Amino acid sequence: MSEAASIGSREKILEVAEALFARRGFSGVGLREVADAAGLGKSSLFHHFKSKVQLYFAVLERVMQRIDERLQPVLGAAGSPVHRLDAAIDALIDALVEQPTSARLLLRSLFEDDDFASDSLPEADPAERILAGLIGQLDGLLRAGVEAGVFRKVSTPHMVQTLIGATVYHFASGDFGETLIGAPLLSSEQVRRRKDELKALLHHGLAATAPAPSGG
Amino acid sequence: MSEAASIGSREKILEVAEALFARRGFSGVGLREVADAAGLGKSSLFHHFKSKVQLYFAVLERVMQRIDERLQPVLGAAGSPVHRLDAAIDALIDALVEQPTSARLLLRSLFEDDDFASDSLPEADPAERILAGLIGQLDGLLRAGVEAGVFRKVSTPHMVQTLIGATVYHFASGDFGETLIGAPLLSSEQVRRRKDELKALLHHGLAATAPAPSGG
DNA sequence: TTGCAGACCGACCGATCGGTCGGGTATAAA
DNA sequence: TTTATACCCGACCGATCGGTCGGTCTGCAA
Repeated sequence: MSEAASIGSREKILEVAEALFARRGFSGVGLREVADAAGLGKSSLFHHFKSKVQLYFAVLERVMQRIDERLQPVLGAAGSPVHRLDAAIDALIDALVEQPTSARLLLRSLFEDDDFASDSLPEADPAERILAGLIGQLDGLLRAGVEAGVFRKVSTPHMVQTLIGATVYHFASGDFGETLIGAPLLSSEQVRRRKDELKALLHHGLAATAPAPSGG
Repeated sequence: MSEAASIGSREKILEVAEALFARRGFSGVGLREVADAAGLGKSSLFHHFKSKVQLYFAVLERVMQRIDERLQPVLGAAGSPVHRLDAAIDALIDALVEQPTSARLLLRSLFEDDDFASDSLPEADPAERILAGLIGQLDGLLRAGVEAGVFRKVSTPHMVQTLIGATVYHFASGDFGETLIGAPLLSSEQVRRRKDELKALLHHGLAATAPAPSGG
């Protein structure tokens, strides 16, 4: 059982650490707390991860990977830019909802990078690489739509920012968002609503031609 | 000069604390660091603020007030919903740009509320009250546009979330955003660009232009 | 001149931080 | 049985945390 327990412990640590980091941020979480939540002694954490920073980036990488797995097939698929963008939004939101702590962790990571000068930390690389890849593909998708004349001539990086805000921020907004919406953000109804609202906004807001939906 | 110095010190503390909290979050900042940056001894902080939490919420309240002062005249003015929304976006972005740390602090505050169960902390009230007021007015503006038939029948709370994401998140995204955009987010060119892109998206995406299927 | 209050500070407090160390236990190969 | 390895732990380390305490300095009012 040693091997199974080992894998189980490592996963368990990543699991509880993800929740804690998402809730209180890197500095707000103590390793003692992580260990307790994982049902281990604090020293045991260092058997699986050599430092708090490494644990943090391992958690971040795992989150990125899960999102990447969801988005990759969609981004790689063929189809019109409109259809692919819709599918990407659905997939991203599905990924964020499936693991509710992801959104917060992801958004926090964009700020907390400054916290420990992530540029110089080699542990940060894998997660950043996945993120950069996703962003690049998303930007490429938008660019393709613009060049094909399907989308308006928007600034695709700005559009990417708007998309991140509309998805990651929304599902990271916690109590504030729930109060504003007036219902649990993760309820299937509100998730569907979010997808529909966003896709509709983009459908109208990105369309290169005056809307004439009835024709087709 | 005692009184002037006192006021000066208090402001100085708020100023440096705002920058630090924005950069590293509540838990990531030590009071020693704040005191040093303000040119004071650590004990002196407690002469002006009775605890770290109170200092944090004082900082947050100040940020909210500055944004409120910028937005209030715009939100209260008369005019068509389209024009008022455009003006609100300009004003909000101006406010976020004028005090570059505001965006991050604001966005962080939505998460870090969970950190210390802000519901029960009386210090949090003023800031939350201002925020709630602004959100309410923004939602009302959108609702008015929808009811007037100028905007599509969108979910106004969801639209508010999208707006926050497109403004606050964007200017809080730091290095990530700059890398994505490829230029300083706060440069006058990129600020103007952000406003234009967002207003264009909304102009196309919110317009209630009856598709008039009979026409085409 | 005295008294008082606001501003400020050094020294200190208990608690907690990330991390180390030495050792204990179980399994599996030799 | 011995050896190696993975896993786990209690005790401990120096540093730092938020916060307190007693006291100094300054300007002002009486």
